[in-house]
Amino acid sequence: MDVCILRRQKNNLFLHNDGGNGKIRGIDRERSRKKWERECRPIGEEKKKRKRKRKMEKILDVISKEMKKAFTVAGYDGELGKVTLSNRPDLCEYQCNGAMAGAKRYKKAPIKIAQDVVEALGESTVFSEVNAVNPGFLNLRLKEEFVKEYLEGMRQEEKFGLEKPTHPKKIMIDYGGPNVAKPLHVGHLRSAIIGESVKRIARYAGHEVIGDIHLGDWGLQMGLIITELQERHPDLVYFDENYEGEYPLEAPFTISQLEEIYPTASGKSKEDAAYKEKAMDATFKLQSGVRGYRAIWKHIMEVSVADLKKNYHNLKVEFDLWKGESDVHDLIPAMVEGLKQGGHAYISEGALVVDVKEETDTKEIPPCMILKSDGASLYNTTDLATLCDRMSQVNPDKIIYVVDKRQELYFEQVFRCARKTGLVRPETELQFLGFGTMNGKDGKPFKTREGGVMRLESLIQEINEEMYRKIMGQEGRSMPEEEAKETAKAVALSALKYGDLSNQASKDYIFDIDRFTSSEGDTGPYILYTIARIKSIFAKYKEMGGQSSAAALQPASGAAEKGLMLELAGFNAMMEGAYEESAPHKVCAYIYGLANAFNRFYHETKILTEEDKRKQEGWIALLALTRDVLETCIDVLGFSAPERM
RNA sequence: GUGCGCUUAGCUCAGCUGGAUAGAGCGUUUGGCUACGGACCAAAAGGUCGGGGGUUCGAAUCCUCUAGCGCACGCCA
Repeated sequence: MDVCILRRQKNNLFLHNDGGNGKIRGIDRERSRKKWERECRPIGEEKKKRKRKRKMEKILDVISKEMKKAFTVAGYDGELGKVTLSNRPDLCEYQCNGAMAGAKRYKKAPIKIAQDVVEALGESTVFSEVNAVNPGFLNLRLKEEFVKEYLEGMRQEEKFGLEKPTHPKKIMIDYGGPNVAKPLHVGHLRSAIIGESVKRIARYAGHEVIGDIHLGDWGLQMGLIITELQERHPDLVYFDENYEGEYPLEAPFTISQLEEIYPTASGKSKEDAAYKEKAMDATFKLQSGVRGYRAIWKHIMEVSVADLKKNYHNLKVEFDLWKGESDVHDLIPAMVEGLKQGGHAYISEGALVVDVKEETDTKEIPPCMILKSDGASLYNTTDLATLCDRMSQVNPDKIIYVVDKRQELYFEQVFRCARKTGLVRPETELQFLGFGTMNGKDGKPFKTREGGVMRLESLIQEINEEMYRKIMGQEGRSMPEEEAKETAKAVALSALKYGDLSNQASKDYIFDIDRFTSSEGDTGPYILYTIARIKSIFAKYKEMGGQSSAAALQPASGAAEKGLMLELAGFNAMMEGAYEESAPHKVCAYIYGLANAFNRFYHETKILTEEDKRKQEGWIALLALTRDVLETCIDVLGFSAPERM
């Protein structure tokens, strides 16, 4: 069981996407081509317009440019003028440490260099304050007017100033990896949550992204289920070798029966060698195309995939491709033959392997096994075949595998093998994005109270109920039951996902339902609460006859307001970093900071009672921008905010 | 055995790729409701960044040694 948890299972056949085979590929290619033309190859008018448009640089780059100029004017290397966020907010908003870095080169005291730069800078439209401080820091504050203008630009940009990539990539993300006919459990949670977010971030960043669930639908577990079905209902037509008619359309079982059948069969096979033999035989028959077995397999697929879709949908996880191991089964013989022909694969200890060692290795890397000594295929085989399939069908620039980090070595072997043998073109990047284990409060892998593996549905139900209790427990804030349930679901999902994504993916983390569902601190509900608050102000503002939020922003009139504005200004740089590093936790950290900045501002500003209309409208515009940025961020994290909570 | 990863406040986690006094949240203590949503805000206490050595003007961050923990290391999926 454990092995199954950490392994994406694979096996293969058929496209079982809604309605089927082949179509998907066609649609996808069509769609991607159009998108490509639309987004990546602007022509004529559009191109000109784009050129004329001012490029929305990241605010740090704008400031750095100013500083670099000053360094150059003062006679130093401009590169020293790089500006970073301040780590001493009490002293400044941004800082530049270039004077210290250059001290040795110019054989000059850093403070002297810093002073030279201040002098060279002179009057600036960007900075309201530039101080040279011992031993050589340059402490910077920005002009309110400049910040306002920057945000004004950001507000008008489609993606708040996040630049489109110059060369958009076609990226496939392999995540989810559930097994057909087995219920989803907590071990599947991280791959789904992280993969979905990485997908959305990449898509938002302007790339073409395809999410593939990579079902485990072809292995021994299918043979086990079929065997058990046969034990129980030997007279089903599927097992009648002489039957030649059509098979029934209805599956002879339900999802809950299916979910009970697998563990039963698996248990039996461990104790009964003859039973296992039968299961292996059934697997073989299925794979070699016996009609009845294929028909019953199809039923298993339909029932199971429908259930999987429901569950993933509840998690707001949507796949573009529902491919699996079965889809590449037919590609294996030719691939293996190719590997042999190419001289890469050879027999070692009876098995067919490809060496993947490299000179620079600090440890012995075992060869990548292609076929077992009995000639059967294994994980590596289907993974490699899947790569072949992806290259020929999609030809991506990059494939990201969102998988348990314990499989790192295994994927290293597969990647190397694919490269060495030319299954993957050299330019295609293969990225292993390993995630850590979700642990319970005791620091050990998450289990039910009874010590078993927890089903995903149970976990979600538990967190939904907890959230519902919290909503109904609010004093003075009653809500119709229906709405409360819906709201609870939305907030619970934020709790679940934010709790996971706010940690670095590669690390293990502790799942703590009390902490995650709390609306205090660094949690999903806190973020949603902040958004609900903003929305509430808008609702009141509208009631009072206030107009939309199209008015101009005003320069900040206080520290909290400026703090909020500076947070907002960091959006594009943050998102770019989150994409480059496939790091959803950066988005979490950002919105937490943004929500804090907003709440601080909110508490010291009475917006609706403000007399000065221009000021008030400016604030409303600022709130709208804050709300939009927050909602964009939670959308890439994979959850959304209710109107009120 | 070999390799990889982790170790930061009582607990859960950040730390922008080498900068100033190492930051948050929870918990603890204290303040703030004539409420645009108190599911909030403000403040205090709490650390020899596992340990030693090194590089550097400057190290949680880079190098090295070391301890503890975790994981992975060719034929089931």
